[in-house]
Amino acid sequence: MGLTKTEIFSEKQNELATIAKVLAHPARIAILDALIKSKQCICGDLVTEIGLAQATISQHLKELKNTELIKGTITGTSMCYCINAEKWNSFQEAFRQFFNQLIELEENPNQNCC
Amino acid sequence: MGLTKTEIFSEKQNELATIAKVLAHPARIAILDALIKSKQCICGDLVTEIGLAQATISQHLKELKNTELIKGTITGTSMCYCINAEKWNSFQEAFRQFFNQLIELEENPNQNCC
DNA sequence: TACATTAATCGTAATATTGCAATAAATAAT
DNA sequence: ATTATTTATTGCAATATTACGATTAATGTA
Repeated sequence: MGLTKTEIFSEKQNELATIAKVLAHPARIAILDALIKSKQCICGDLVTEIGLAQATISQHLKELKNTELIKGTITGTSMCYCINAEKWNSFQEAFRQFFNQLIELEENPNQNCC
Repeated sequence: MGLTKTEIFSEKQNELATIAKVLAHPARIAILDALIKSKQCICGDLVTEIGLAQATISQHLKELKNTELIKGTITGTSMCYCINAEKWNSFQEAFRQFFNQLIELEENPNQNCC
């Protein structure tokens, strides 16, 4: 056990869950915040910015790279990271679509139950 | 180790990560989808709708209830679940705010690096 | 070439998550 | 009162995640 039964869910459900998963850790949110705030690529100092070990940050960056939410390029001896705007927008759209599914109707305010 | 260092992140970062976490499993997305699609409360048949054991569904429902994203009321021998619209909207707003942080400027298209 | 700097990877420990069978609890029906 | 139905809880096994020290790889510098 302990293994998610991906096959019983729709592609969209699995997709949204995967997107949510990468945002489900404050360190990754912090990394994204830092990349946004800097308004450009960040080369290097992500480790000092956030208070985690270099190996840990590297691991989180890897997960962010896996979803393509960030891009990285090599500049000399250090790495430069920045937001991948296209993916960013598509993630935003996925959440927007999901949340917009709930349309509250005046005529049907769920008063029958909860 | 293996314990998230909550204290080094901002409240907002931790909050968004927590919200994302509850959406980070396809079963919970599927439960929410079912509750939305039914356009009213669902009493009972969530277990048959989704193909997981009753204990597993109950556990996912508990997590959704913990974040108050869903509400449950007892009707006789069965439970009725429905979306908590206020929380739903506040979650949507949290994601909207996060994603809207990235404002792409024509003058600064990040061409310097990535 | 030798040394420094930077980021990725490996190995490992601690903790969390997922899933389910079995059981418990609570109400409805007979 | 007994039995059936429904949901929550418990206990457990398998897997995943988080974190970090140590090491490796790769490039820049003295």
